[in-house]
Order: sequence, then structure tokens, then C-alpha cells
Amino acid sequence: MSNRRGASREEWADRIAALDQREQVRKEPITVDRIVTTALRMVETEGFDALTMRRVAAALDTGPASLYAHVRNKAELDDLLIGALSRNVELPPPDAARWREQVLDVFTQLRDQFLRFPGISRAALSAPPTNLDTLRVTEGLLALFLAGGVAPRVAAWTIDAALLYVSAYTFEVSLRAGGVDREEVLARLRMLPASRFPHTAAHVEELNSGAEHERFDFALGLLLRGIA
Amino acid sequence: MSNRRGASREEWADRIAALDQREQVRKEPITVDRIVTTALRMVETEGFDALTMRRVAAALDTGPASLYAHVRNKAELDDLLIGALSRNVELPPPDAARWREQVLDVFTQLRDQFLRFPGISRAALSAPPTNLDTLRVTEGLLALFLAGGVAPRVAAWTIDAALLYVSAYTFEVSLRAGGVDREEVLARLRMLPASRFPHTAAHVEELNSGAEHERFDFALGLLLRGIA
DNA sequence: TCTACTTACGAACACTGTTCGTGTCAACTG
DNA sequence: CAGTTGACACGAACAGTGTTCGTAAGTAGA
Repeated sequence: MSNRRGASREEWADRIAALDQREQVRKEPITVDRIVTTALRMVETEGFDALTMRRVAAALDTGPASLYAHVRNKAELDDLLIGALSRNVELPPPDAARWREQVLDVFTQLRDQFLRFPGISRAALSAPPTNLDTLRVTEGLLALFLAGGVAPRVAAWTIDAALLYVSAYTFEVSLRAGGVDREEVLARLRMLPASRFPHTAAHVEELNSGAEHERFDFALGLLLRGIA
Repeated sequence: MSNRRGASREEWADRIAALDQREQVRKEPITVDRIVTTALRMVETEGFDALTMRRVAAALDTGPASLYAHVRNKAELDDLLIGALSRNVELPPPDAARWREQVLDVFTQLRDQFLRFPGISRAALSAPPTNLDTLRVTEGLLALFLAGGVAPRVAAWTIDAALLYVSAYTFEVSLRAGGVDREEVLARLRMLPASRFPHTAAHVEELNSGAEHERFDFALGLLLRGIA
């Protein structure tokens, strides 16, 4: 069994293999943090649809099975991404005098974070309402509303509505960005028969107007203005 | 070539096979309508996630490839579903005196249609803005707003915001329905440390309140009240 | 009767998330 | 120091997904 030459050969091979392993494989063990940052970079550059367990694993030079030791699910990974994204939102100390302004600022930060990682708002809509990092944001928002003298229930429901709107808005914007362009939509709308779509045809330009985030500001203004 | 006996045998077999075919296969050819109604029933009973090309095909006693002769994509099928759903929405003739009431009614119809087909709001968010059936709904809404004396641009943007909200709201409700129950969420929220989440902890009950569609009515009320 | 054309569909491709069993290494224990 | 334990890594595979290709079959027209 123990041929001395054979053994020394195996040792030899092992040592050579160990040379590469020490420098490449064993250098950086897989951690949750590395998974999340890799996934985030992936979403940022290629969109949420391009985020698959296999591609994250490949970016970490391993197979998909290795990820499941650190992350329960793809859903949990999505949740972690939403958390990491939420941590980028800065919460201002409440200033009762300009609470509406501060609230709008937080929602705008959230909007920009969602747009920075295209398509991730779908994960935000699916995320459980017990994510600690998103709860930090709602806590901060609640502080601003309460400082402004808004009743707790009204504050809670308004925050809820605005968060839903921000998610849906950014989701749609992300879709449009990679899909059909505005000109094509406009051209098709102009083809509508005035007989069946009188008002739409008459106001096509206004329907399709709203550069940048005018519609966003309008909608949030509506929500905040409605509060007593 | 033409052996009479052999020929008659083949004919015989063909006729027997034709007996079954005439009654089963050839009875109902595949059409777009049959695909859509089958898919809708499937979404209604099992949710949008259960809607796959393969399962629709199986319900029609065929393979998935057969669907692609009538429907370009899964995306197009989704679009057709949204169209069929939109056709269920009744548009009232504008009555300037009670336009807000009428608008709320249309959005409520839309909400209930979305909830009737759980998860389909995701398709609604992804649907192109040129779907003729959804344009019919927005045309009807536009008519109501304009009859109420609302400026076209304000009307268009408010409709847009409200549609986004309805989609997001129904999507979330559909998720919660099949997922974690309210009690579990409440229990977890009650565990939050008051040191880090003072306002959230203080108003847990109000945050989680809102039976049925109270939050929905509240949000739409906010949007409509914000209009001059 | 023979041809042209639309429809139907079995099989396969390239993906997806996820699990099982095995391997391999590090650190604690005798 | 030797040996065992336990956590981590991962190749291979499973059951799905949307979609395409090439072929078969049936209907309609000449």
C-alpha cells in the first residue's frame, strides 16, 4: 500500500495544489457580506432580473450550493438587499417647522435608492414588514410626522401609502428605462380614434408629460397636502 | 404500391382513430379566447404565480408549444389578462355633481378586480401603457375628472398616481393573504426595543390597524382631497 | 386529386431555485 | 503531538420555467 515513491508523489502534488489554494481559494471565505455586496453591484449594473443565485455564485468563484450555507433563500437575499439599501437613507433630526420638507426628502432618498438598483422595488414590495432596516426608515418618518403634529394613525397610514407609491413608481420607471421609449408610446397614443377616446386623444401631450420626477413630486405633494 | 388489402387496413385504422379525434381533439380548436379564459380561471383559483405556459397548455390538453401559435409571449398573455380584467370595470356616465364619488367607485372596482385575481397586479405594473382595454378605463376616469372641472394635467397625473397606488396596494394584500398572518407580524413588532424604535413601539397597534380596506379609502381620499 | 398553407405539438435548449451527499479544511480535545 | 469533531464548501442532480425548431396533420383552394 504505502509505496514510498507514490506517497512522495502525492505529497508533491498536494503541495503544488496547496500553493494555488493558499493564494486564491482560502484567501477570502464566503460571508453574507460578500454575497450581499456582490449581489448589490450586480443589480446596480445589470438590473434585478439579472440577479440569480447562480450568477452571484459565479461572481464569487463557486457554485450555487455554497450560497445556501449563508442565506436561506433567494427571498432572504432579496430581503438583505432591501436592508442594505435602506441603510443608505439618512434620517434627519425632526424639525417641526419644516416637517413636510423633511418627509419629502426622505421619500426622495428612497426613490433614488430604488432607481439606483433598477427593478429592486419588486423585492421591496415583497419584503416582509419586519425588516429591521426598513423599520428604521419608517421609525424616522414617523418621528417627522409626529413632530409635525400629525395624529399617529394618520401618520402611519400616510407613510404606508407613500411607501407603496414610491415602490410602484420606481418599479415602473425602471421598466420604462429598459423597455419601450417614450416616443413610441406617444406615437401609438396619437393613433387613438377620437371617436372612442375623445379626452385621451385631446390631451395626449399632457398625459405623457412630466419630465424627470415631476409626477413623483406631484403625487407626494398630493398625499402630504391632504393631511389636515 | 397500392395493395388493396393493406390500403383498406390503413383506412380502417384511420377511421377508428378519426372517431376519437372527431369527438375529442377536433371538437374545440385552440383559440386566444380559450387560452385567456383558462388562464384567468387559473389565476383566480391558484394565484398569478401558478400561471405558467405549461399549466395552461396542460389544462387545454396540449403541450406548451401549441400556445405560441396564438400568443407571442407570456408577457403578451399577461397583457391579455389585464385587458380582460379591465373590461369588467364599468364606467359610469359623468355626473359633475358627484365626480369624486364616481372616481372612487371606478378605482374600487379596479381594486376588487385585482384582488379577485391574486398577484395579477404585478402584470398590471409591467403592462405597456398602450393596452386598449386599460386605456378605456383611463379614458373613462379622465372624463369624470374633466367633468368635475379638474385641469387636464392634474387629472392625468392624479389618475396615474392612483393607478400606481391601487396596483401596489392590491399586490401587497395578495402577498399577505397567502403569507405571514397579521398576528405574527404584530408579535414581532411588539418585540421592538423602545430605545431604538420609540415611536414605532408606542404606536404598534395603530401602525397595524386598518381593517378591510380602510387604508385604501384613506389613501385615495388623500389623493382626491389634494386636488384644488 | 393534388398542392399550398395554416395550425398542432413532441422534443429539446438554456435557464431558474433548491437539496443531497460528499469532501475538505480548521480547531479543539485527549 | 495525534485524532476526532464540527462547520463550511461544493459537484451533481431534480423539478421546474419560457421559448424555439422541425415535423406532422389537417383544411382549403385550384
